[in-house]
Amino acid sequence: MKKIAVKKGDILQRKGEINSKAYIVESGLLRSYTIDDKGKEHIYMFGPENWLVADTSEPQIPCQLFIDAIEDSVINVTTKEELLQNGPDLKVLLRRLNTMQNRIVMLMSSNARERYEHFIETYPKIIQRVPLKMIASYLGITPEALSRVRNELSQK
Amino acid sequence: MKKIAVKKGDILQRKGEINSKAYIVESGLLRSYTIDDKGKEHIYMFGPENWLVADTSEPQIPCQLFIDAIEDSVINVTTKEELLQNGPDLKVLLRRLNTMQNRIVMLMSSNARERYEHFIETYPKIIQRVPLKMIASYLGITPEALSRVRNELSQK
DNA sequence: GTCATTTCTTGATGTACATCAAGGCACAGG
DNA sequence: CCTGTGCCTTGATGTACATCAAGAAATGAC
Repeated sequence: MKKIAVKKGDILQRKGEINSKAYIVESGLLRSYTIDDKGKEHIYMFGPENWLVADTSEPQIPCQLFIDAIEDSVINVTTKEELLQNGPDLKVLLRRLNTMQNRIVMLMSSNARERYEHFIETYPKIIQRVPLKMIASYLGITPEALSRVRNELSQK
Repeated sequence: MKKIAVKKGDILQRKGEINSKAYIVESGLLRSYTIDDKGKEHIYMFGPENWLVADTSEPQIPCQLFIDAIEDSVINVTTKEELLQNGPDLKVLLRRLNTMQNRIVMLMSSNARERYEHFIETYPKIIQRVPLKMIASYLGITPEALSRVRNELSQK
């Protein structure tokens, strides 16, 4: 487990690489995302302070996510194997699973406005720190759609 | 951990209940799902043989998912606490996380046809056992849309 | 401070999928 | 055997959001 400093924009992991690294954010902000066949970026997760960021693919499989830094960050780099051996934090794992469950339910049942409202309730800190187009990407909508949603909400 | 038999249609858990049960399917088929404010059902997960089915909310929080039986089933009922104490199967947990990751990426980047194609590749067994409208619900589309997708695919 | 780049917004148009409605099938129960 | 109920399909119409395009505003580089 070694500590590194990265600059905004630095890429830690690329989709398709065989890479069993896991990143624990000490300060700054990471993001993980895919790029689909049409070249569109989809943010899977933001990783602020204390967050664990990693692709959950099996270690020997090409990973599906890019990981990069949205802010200058200090990160502890470890491996999935190491995490597992040292008895992973079950609470963290379960909370993660629950976050994913909520996200899936939301993607299936909510429209753009509802997703955005849920996001600002759940991650009020994040929204200050990232460009809106990344929020849009996380929500699964376009920046234009997000802009119109925010417009509509500020009217009332 | 006790073993019970349930009939097709039996409801094991309702959204909003405080319930820390977890269900390990011995035979048959369960499903977990939500019903949104507009009354629409969204299937979160199918639970065939050997699957672990549970809401991942904290035990003391009202759960978000309904769980019921799609087929007559035999199920081992335990609790989340018990699962955690007995050292949960990490591989299973990680695989679960990976499944969720894939699902989220898919919901964000794929259209109806792509989702369906991915589903039949990934769960060829399930598709034989459940009505198409449940597949549609799992994919996040309407039965009508699924019907048209299948139509289109069978043309070629 | 100036220029270039990125981000955000607004409008016009397009489209994938939802919704609504109705008919045909299958099959489960009496 | 008949009948109801649930499932699947097909067509017509509606709509939320995407896409495309352009300009304004903010941010960063030198």
